[in-house]
Amino acid sequence: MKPRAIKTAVKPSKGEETRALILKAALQHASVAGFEGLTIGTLAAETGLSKSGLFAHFGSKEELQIATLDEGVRRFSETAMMPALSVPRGLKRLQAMCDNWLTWTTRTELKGCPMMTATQEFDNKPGPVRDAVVEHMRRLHQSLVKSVQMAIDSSEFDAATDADQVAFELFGIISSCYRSRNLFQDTDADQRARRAFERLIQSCLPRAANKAAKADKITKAASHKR
Amino acid sequence: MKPRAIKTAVKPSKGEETRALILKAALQHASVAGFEGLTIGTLAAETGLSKSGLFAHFGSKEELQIATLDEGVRRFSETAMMPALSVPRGLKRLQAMCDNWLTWTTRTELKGCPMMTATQEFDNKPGPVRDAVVEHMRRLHQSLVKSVQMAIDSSEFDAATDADQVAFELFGIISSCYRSRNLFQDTDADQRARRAFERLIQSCLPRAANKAAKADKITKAASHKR
DNA sequence: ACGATTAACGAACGGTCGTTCTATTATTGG
DNA sequence: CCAATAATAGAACGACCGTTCGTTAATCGT
Repeated sequence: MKPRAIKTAVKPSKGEETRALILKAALQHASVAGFEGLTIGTLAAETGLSKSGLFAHFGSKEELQIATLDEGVRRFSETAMMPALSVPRGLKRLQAMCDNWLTWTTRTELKGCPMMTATQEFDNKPGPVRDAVVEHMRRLHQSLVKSVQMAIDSSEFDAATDADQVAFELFGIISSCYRSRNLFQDTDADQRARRAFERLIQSCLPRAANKAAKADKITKAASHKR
Repeated sequence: MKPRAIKTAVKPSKGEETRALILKAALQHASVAGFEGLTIGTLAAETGLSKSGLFAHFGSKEELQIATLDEGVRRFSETAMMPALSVPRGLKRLQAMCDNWLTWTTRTELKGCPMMTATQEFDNKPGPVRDAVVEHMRRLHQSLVKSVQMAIDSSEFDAATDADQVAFELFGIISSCYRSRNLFQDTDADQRARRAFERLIQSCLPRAANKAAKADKITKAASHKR
């Protein structure tokens, strides 16, 4: 049906095979120590290759970082996003996305979310890696916005819902969840995140009371400015 | 024996003076390139000291990182938290805290929030630095919880409000704001964050009465406060 | 099966890292 | 003002960094 340029598994040449192996180890490492913490030597030792042998696959450390980031995004897409596409459009799919997003790191046996790590590491460091991060995150943000928009289109969310705003807040919830999990070792982090989702979703539902509250807010804001 | 632990504003000895200068530069650097990106050599060049001269102030890179983190927390406290303490307890103070939290980096001319950076960098890396980060962040979280609790005590928030949950979500909003600002260069990030605050606060307001009464109470509360 | 191509190795390079030592200069208390 | 002490400099260290290069081994198309 859709002859997309998928790199099919018909021909995993030796080079591509080891490259995949390297990236697996690199991703594992980056999800713990960050992308700047990636080291050719360490990675070579971990994979049983020589430094130069590993290096030849990428040509520079920067390229290795980008390739690792891409691999992380690929894994995220196939582990968290694509499965959600089989859920019917609308609120259900949005919830599936968020659920998968929360749990995908454990399902792929990563210690942290590579994308979040990369974001924090490169958000102020210009260069090709940063550019790649921005592009990936923008795409992810757009995916979220689209899913929210579908919930609006299906009238599950109020028509006045600001999809961008909801995506912004969803990102925040995920961030907070990862922090609680990893930094505080909080086993309730997932539950907190789900409660936050619930609260956010509630505020987006089409409700007369909700609309009334919004109208009140607007009035309040207007009187403030005078 | 070193009587260094005594903070005396009247006695800025030469050593403490240069130490403060180093930490200022270190914090600046860490807020952009992270704490692992801190380098004795670079920092020495920036401050005009020799590597060994700078090194002597800390004894190890790890200590430098911790000292820099502490300095960041100190600056955060005096720039963002302490001013909020002059605002009367309750919702107002909570809002002041969040507002100050959002804007403190620009007010201290930092490119990013050192605490957030440190959190991402060390949340999976055991060691003394991580321990320091955990302690600082736990304290910050507790400050937030306490402020939320005050809003509950003053009946501005519903008695059933989960203060921990609110703090969790506040952290998320701030995270998302920083990301939008730094990664996406989104000038609307602050506004999005404030809207998210508003939504969160709305959901915490006393909801004992029915929906119509709720809207009424909002109006009353607003007019009472102004 | 062979020749061409690709993958991987090993050694080496210049740099920079954090750290240690010794020596020299500033600062300070009595 | 002078000794005691603190602050800084300078050179050197081994380790590791990313990278280059020439060579060897493995893989692949035909």
